Amino acid sequence: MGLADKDHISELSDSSAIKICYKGRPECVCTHCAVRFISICAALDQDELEELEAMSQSASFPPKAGLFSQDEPVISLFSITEGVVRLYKLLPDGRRQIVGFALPGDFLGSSLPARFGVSADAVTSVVACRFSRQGFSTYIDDKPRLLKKLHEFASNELTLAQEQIVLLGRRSAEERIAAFLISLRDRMRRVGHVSVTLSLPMSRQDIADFLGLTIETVSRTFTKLAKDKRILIVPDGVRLTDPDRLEQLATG
Amino acid sequence: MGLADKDHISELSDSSAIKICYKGRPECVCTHCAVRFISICAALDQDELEELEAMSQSASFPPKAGLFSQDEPVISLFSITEGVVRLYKLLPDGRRQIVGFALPGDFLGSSLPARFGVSADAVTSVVACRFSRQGFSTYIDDKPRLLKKLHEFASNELTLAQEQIVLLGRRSAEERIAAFLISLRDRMRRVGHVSVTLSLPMSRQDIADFLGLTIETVSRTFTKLAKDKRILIVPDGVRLTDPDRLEQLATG
DNA sequence: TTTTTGGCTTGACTTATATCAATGCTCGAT
DNA sequence: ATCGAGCATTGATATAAGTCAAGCCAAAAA
Repeated sequence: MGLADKDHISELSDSSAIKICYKGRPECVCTHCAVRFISICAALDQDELEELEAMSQSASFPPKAGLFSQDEPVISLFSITEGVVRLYKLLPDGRRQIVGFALPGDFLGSSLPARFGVSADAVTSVVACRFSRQGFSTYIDDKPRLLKKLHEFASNELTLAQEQIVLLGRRSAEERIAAFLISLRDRMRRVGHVSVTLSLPMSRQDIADFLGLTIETVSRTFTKLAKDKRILIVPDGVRLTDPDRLEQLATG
Repeated sequence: MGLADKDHISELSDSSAIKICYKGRPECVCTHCAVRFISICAALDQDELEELEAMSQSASFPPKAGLFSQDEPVISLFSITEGVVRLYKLLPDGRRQIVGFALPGDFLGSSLPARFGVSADAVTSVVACRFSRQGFSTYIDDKPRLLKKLHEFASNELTLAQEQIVLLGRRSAEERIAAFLISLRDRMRRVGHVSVTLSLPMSRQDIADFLGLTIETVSRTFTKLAKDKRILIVPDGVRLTDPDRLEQLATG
């Protein structure tokens, strides 16, 4: 992706893509939000929810649009309500490592850093609540419950990161793919998506860059798992034919 | 290490190894603590420091002693004042991945989890301040500054973890070793250790399990870096002969 | 002092995954 | 209906790192 392209996307996300959510609406829409009870908002009572809604905007991003870039000062924080976001780091020579995928309910910036440690862009169409860092940061100062919830979110991220470290440091390609599928299924479940068919909106290249493999190895490993009847490859995803054996593979 | 051995160590850390720090002393020793301003205690004023000291114990661990184990309920939290601790996860089949080394000033349990996500044991002799999770957790409830500091510590851990993910996913053996040495040097500096000679108290096996390599590859890579005059291998450590080129290697 | 032990290094060989190179598929544009 | 662009798959080959097997060295035990 060239610079010009990137600028175009930034522009998008700064103007046309953003719609004011609270102002001009007859009532609090957050009350009926799909991620009301799994996002940080779960820590809020009705009054607080309305307060926070007043200081938030809804932002939509088309696939591939950037939410923010590594090392950039943190102006906005995001709570994802729809879609999938990839979080990644780039090395100077162009190698990319995806450190995680954010799903609905996830909060980007939970550690309240001054600058982003990773870049983020939309894999699918994404809808997020955007908070100004300033406003959010001062708002939580006398909201210990919200601060604790944020801490909890940051802790979960750390746990996921440590599991990723084990995966990358000590597991084979087949184990990585199995662990990826199981972990994604489990996270989708928590978000309310219960199904044997797992949708994989990200490309093979994304999966490869997440698992520390090449696209060819990812492809071959999928084919192998399919031949062994542990998964069935379907358009835009896989069906977990034998989740138990897959889980066993994933665990080691 | 067998189970019997492990029990022995647990016993050690529960009795003879622990010395009460506050009671019976004429004054607050924390005031003169070596990590007073780099540990979480940096968030405390003198009064708070004394309060926290009253609810802490000093605990010493000999090399190889366990501080806690993965999945174990979190009874105590630790602030490391001396020595090096390895944090690791074990796979069912015995593979080990070290997720990090804790140095003086580091806090173990900053994410306040119900159970530990990793195991920890002493690499060198270790001295730590031990807090009961219960006591600490309720103490911070009306100490937003301390809670924020804790959040900051958890965030740093996340940042380190994400860098480790990039290292394990996308870097060669040589780059991993270089990054390890540079990162350790930088962390030692922050702790007040400024020297071209970097002490490496952990074994080659520890380094291998941290970098996702085998002990042989670690050894060969050290030898190669030494032949190329980028490091000089000395007893219990290395001298960084050419830190700039090493840093360049580490960055990519 | 000699022996043992545990950690480290080195060499020879193997292998899992990467790399390079076609080829195939799907879907939107022409 | 055909073309072309982007993904994805598959095959052939290369290579970085792993495995297996000595041997070395220093410190602890006998």
